[in-house]
Amino acid sequence: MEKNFFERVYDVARLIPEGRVTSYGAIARYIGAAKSARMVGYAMNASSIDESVPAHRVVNRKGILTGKHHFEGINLMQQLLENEDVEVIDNQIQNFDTLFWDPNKEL
DNA sequence: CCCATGACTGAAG
DNA sequence: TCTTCAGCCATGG
Repeated sequence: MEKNFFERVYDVARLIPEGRVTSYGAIARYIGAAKSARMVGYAMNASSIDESVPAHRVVNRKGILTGKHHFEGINLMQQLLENEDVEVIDNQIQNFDTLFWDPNKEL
């Protein structure tokens, strides 16, 4: 298991505060791979085995839970977010602008 | 090395 | 806001 790229992604993902969310692109930029947003998603998929990675807090730039189908249940991702006081309606995170956490700004 | 895949993004209509 | 298209690039066959 190579870890260079994925490890950086996991590292940033783990820094996301509870009740906050971020985008694949924001993480990609932070680890110095601004053009590899897709790879971040790819890494998230591979992170399914790693429970310490809060993949449910990572969504696309519009705040839509595009990766929910990769969780055990279709509703798991949404419920995990709601459990952190994040309102989700029809795969869309509410108040996304307020909840958005940009590692490039916050760190 | 070439090819396909994908949890993305930005631009254009 | 939505759909479509073209870049993007790590990983695996």
